[in-house]
Amino acid sequence: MSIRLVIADDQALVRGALAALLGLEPDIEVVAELGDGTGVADAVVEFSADVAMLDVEMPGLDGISAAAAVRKAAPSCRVLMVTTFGRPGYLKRAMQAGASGFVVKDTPARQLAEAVRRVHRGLRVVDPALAAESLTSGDSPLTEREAQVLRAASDGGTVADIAKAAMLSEGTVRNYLSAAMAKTGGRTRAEAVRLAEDNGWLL
Amino acid sequence: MSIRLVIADDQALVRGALAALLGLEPDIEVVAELGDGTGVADAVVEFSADVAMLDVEMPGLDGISAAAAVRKAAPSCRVLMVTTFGRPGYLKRAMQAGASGFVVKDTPARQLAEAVRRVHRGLRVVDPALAAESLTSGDSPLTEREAQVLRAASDGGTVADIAKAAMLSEGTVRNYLSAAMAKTGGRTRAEAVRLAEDNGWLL
DNA sequence: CATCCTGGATGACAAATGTCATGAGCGCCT
DNA sequence: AGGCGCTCATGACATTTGTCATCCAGGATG
Repeated sequence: MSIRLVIADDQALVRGALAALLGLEPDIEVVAELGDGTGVADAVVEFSADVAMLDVEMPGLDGISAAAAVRKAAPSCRVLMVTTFGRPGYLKRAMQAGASGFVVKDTPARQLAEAVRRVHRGLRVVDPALAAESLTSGDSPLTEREAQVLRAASDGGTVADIAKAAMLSEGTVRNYLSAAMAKTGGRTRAEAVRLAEDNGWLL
Repeated sequence: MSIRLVIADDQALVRGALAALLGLEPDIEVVAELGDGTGVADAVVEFSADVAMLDVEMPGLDGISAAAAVRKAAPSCRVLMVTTFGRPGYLKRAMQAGASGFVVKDTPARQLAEAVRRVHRGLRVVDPALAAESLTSGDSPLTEREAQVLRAASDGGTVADIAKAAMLSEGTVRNYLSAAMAKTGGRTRAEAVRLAEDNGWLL
């Protein structure tokens, strides 16, 4: 009885390659490949998948939200997150969303099939280095608004732009930016954005 | 007589998966896998490879420089660039560095093996959409110094930080930033950085 | 030699940004 | 009820940015 696997990753080449790699395993069967997060839960139900392998960064519905959707729609299906960036915050959020495993894209390929099997067996799979880092770099200190303002600031617009996007007064935006800079330790707006992104605090 | 292929990509999972995918093809043989650009030229010579598949974004030596190194060390070996980001500037630079093909990571997986074969046959392979975009968005308008200052600015430091990194006076840095903003069309420093990055003007 | 051009620097000025204190409204917790 | 934290807002202020004119040293070029 082989493991029925659904794969979601926005890069077609990577997605296809992962499918090919895992399809070689005798005990794994890739039953669906998706390019974004929106259809994952449906696909899991439709193909009665055992494991869903999700990328965190995806257009449309992001991987963490997709993980939550899968857990809700099919509680028996385990979720394994695969991501490019080892952002500490991602790990924690993914776990809270019900994921069973979390691996970074630069772990050896051999371990991937094994990770799928462990997750399927009900075990948890976490990159040890990342787990340690995740513990030291606690939860996001940012409030929802602060994160939202930082996101709006991340493409380099002026305070006026951000204010318009967030429907706030300019003064308020500067206050939130100031608070965010204090909490992240950044000395400029741009640095704060970078630090928050690196920690996975912007979702 | 199968095609001897070298693969370089910094994400181990992707690298392994690509190797597995292409290794399935009867006429392709993966003879080496590298995690960065530094050893690529040597590997190509050592294994007398026919085609080198290189990621643009890599630690150490970047893919474009690696491509040039390969062409120099083994002119008979063709280079196929594979990248996550479809930056117009990357394409042009890669071609100038002697690459024969350029594909984005979200092209269908089926086409990859075909791209390798075409490149091996001496043909050029270029994503048509990207080629068009590349033509419209001419060369980088930035001078070397402007690009350097933008790079130094890209992690969000203050003018003082940039000045120290670039060994320039603060006033000069602001002049270059101002010029770069005018040329990129950005209205803030951060926006200029983003625009230049999106166009592949920062290497 | 005179001249032009380029990279780098300076100084001044207006606008944008970062900081702080302050206040009001709201929900949540004890 | 009272206190606490988050949200949103003002206003004032010191810095930092972005803009511009200008200047200077040194190649290149005539």
